Amino acid sequence: MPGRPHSATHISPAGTADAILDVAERLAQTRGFNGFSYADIATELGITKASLHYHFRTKADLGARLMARYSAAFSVALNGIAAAQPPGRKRLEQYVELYSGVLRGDRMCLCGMLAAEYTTLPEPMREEIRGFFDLNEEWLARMAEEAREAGELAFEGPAQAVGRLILGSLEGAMLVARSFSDVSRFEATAARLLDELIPPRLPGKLGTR
Amino acid sequence: MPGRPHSATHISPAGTADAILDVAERLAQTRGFNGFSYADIATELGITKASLHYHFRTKADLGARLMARYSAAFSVALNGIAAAQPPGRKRLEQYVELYSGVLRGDRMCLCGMLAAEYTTLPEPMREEIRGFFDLNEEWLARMAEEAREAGELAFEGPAQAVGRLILGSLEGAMLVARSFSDVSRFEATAARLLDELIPPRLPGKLGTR
DNA sequence: GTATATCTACCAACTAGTAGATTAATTGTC
DNA sequence: GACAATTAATCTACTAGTTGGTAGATATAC
Repeated sequence: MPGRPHSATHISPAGTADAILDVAERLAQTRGFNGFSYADIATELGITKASLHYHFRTKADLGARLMARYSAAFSVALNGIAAAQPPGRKRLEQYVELYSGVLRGDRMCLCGMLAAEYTTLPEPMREEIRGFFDLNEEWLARMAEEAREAGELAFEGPAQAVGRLILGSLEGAMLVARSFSDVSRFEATAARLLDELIPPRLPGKLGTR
Repeated sequence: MPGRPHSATHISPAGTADAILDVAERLAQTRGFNGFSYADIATELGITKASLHYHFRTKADLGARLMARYSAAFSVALNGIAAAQPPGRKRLEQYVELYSGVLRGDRMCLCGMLAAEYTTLPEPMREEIRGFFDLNEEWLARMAEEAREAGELAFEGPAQAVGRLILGSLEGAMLVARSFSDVSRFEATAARLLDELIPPRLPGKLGTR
């Protein structure tokens, strides 16, 4: 096979397709999927639109593959957190840190962004959005359950509801905070949320931070 | 002045400008501000694009006036709730009901929607978005504070933080729930949020619903 | 007769997407 | 190791449709 990573003339030390996805991802997270065009990406990379279509036949195709990559990377990050930290609040704090990092780059969560444009997106992309939310809610529910068993979190009822509360709250807090270009606003709200889930008996209701 | 509400030939028993805003509002709440065009509105109302431009010189103008109207209506609703209900959880439940109603019409909160498109919007619209969030956060903080004084809510620290938590959480929960076309998902999450703010000593941690 | 509101007929810029030529690297064959 | 066939990746040049917006005519009401 004629090599994928060419030697010269071409831009890609790590593959043109990936370079395209990198730009598309940033644009989608800052301006939305309907907020950028093939021309935007092409100009930025110094290639032509036609070349983009070679790698991603349609914009819908680009979108679907973009989200698949994003979800996969997110999944790896979640597994990493669960592996590196014992059950407890710390895991959730690291989850929050994932969001803070995105926001610091003036971006929104990709799926949160696309959820707003949901009705205008092709079905394959919609499916990916729902999948992302499911993945996160389930992970959060599992972490919350284990944290409760470890006595670090206190809540009643199904852990699923707590997972949904955390996911929704973080997505929304992110959306609002970005309008004010104020990451600390997000961080404070996230900390407040975790504090609400803390056992009321112990030292104080306001947590470690 | 040649009358505003014409007699015949024209669409508007209540003013063409308002009819335009009604359609624009629905489209913005379902598809986003970048998700509809002047042609969409014109077709739906059976008038021409040029006529739209007569009432709203630019799309940015339309957007700004759309949000001003929305914020004003929301403000009236908030005053109504505060006037009709004594301090307490009930007020917050009615606030949540405002959101549920929007979601039932398959819409997103207008400002939540536009917050996602924030970076692509003209400055006047950005200002309106921030104003809407400020308005809501302040109202929620005031209601939370009064509810705490009435012993119906328990939280420590500034009420402002609680206002921000509630606003962010509801916007996010709305965003996620709409992706699943599941209003009950939103309602359950909202109820869960209020439950977390309930005094831990009393009857049970899970509230009245 | 004057202001309001609508229309027809444009426009330039941008949209995603296509056809087909060109370049360059890889591979199988001698 | 040279050579032709293949294939990957890019380009130029184009299309048809849409976008927000404008100029100017026409109608209608006061």
